[in-house]
Amino acid sequence: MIDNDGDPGQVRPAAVTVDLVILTVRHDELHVLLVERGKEPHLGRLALPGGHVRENETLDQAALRELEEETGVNGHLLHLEQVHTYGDPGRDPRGRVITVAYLALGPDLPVPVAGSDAQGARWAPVESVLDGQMELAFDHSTILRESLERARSQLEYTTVAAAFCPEPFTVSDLRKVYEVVWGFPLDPSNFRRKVTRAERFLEPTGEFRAPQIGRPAALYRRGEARLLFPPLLRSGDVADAQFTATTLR
Amino acid sequence: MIDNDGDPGQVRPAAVTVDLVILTVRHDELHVLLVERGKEPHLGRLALPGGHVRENETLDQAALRELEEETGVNGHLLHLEQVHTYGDPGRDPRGRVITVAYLALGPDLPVPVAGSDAQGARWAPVESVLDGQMELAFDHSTILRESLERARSQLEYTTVAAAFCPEPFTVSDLRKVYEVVWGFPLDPSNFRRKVTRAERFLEPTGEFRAPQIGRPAALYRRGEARLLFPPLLRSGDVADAQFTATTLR
DNA sequence: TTACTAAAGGTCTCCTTGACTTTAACTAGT
DNA sequence: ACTAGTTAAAGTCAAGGAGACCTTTAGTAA
Repeated sequence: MIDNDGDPGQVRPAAVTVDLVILTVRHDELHVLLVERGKEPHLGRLALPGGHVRENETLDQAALRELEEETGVNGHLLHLEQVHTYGDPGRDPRGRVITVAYLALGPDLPVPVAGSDAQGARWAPVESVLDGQMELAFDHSTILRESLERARSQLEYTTVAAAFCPEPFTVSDLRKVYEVVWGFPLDPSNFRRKVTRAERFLEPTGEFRAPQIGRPAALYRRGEARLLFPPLLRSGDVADAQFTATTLR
Repeated sequence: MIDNDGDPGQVRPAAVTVDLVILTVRHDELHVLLVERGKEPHLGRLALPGGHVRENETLDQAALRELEEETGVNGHLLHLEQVHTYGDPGRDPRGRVITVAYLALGPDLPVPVAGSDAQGARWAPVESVLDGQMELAFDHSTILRESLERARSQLEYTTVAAAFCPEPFTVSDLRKVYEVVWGFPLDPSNFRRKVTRAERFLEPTGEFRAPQIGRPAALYRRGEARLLFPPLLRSGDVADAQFTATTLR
């Protein structure tokens, strides 16, 4: 609200950008799309893809446009949602920049297209970024960490995991997603029971796919449900993380 | 990220504000704090309290400051969290305004202080705003609706409900919060069993409070837990709402 | 055929949940 | 002082979900 002001000297307009945390599963590992910065500040550093919000577009449209520019994929095919907004005064040395972070989840996407305006876009294993080895530009490490946690909890209560799987997919494909994103193995039998019982999560195609070896697996498409009931909880692990996440800055 | 630009003509800085959805329970009804606008546009209309983010403060700090200005309450005593950011090009006729919405939950707060810069701040029953009778300024009806839904689901997975209760409080006080926010009654016995079993949700004081009539109730304080495990699910009701919420704009 | 592998389904026990009942502690009215 | 009324708190019970584990099925490779 641009109201009850009184301090016109204290407020100054800011640049508004969107940053994208684009996650995918490749080779049984969670990857994030990063671009190499082609200019100062942080020249040469890796960063999340993103860019300015244009004059006549909504934030969601800006995120969708950037997503398509960076991946070459029609953004409507991926899951895309706003996560959090970052606006610390010091986060960009050039001035006040507010960035709205979006989380995008998709199946094993093509290697980033040339021709995008991103310098050398590439997939990086999320683990290698978060274990402190690689520091991203600006506050992008924080954005990635917090968005990943959002993704992890989204898997508990929603059906977004299916967004990672190219259709049609098997129950094992879906389980792999959960295991890779959460970072620990699940019991195949119990997992199957839960996801197949959940209403409108999976829609059987009637077809089968033979793996390299072993019994052929039934194929499914994404159902209409967006919320998962009952949810697929991570149980005890939650209790550990809860003191690290919830403080204001 | 203020990067990969190329279109300096297409980007223009925007005003950045925070808007607050301050909820409280009074007289067994959910209320939201609204202010009457003292200038155009939407002069005289009711709106969410909020204001500009200043030069050297974070978004969280701005929200905290506005919260204290509007309620006169030390914001650190309330639950405050960022919810969503709204930035449609047309949402403010004066130009591009990006607003970061914050959700604040607190116990029955004092009637809004005079001396704040808000013209006639007041508590309004949430229901009366959302049933379409009263249209708020700008897109504030949308912000309120979406923030309320966030609050409702927060009650399922976190311990924020206790933020509505002035300490010390009884299990019935807490149940009332759930009933008022969710909008339907809960079984007192089963509710008690769940919240008292959840680890570190409630911390008994050992004291009791006698109601007007009936058996005295044990008193509790908020425990340290921020996440609620196991969660307190709304069950079936979730399935209904799920198709209305999750689309990009 | 046999060995191996992954998918799919079943078993069993424990725990949570929801619906409901019972007991406890207090107040107000007669 | 007894009874009715009211809220808190605890208990009961059947149904269902979850975790751990086993069995069967349907394919491939030697």
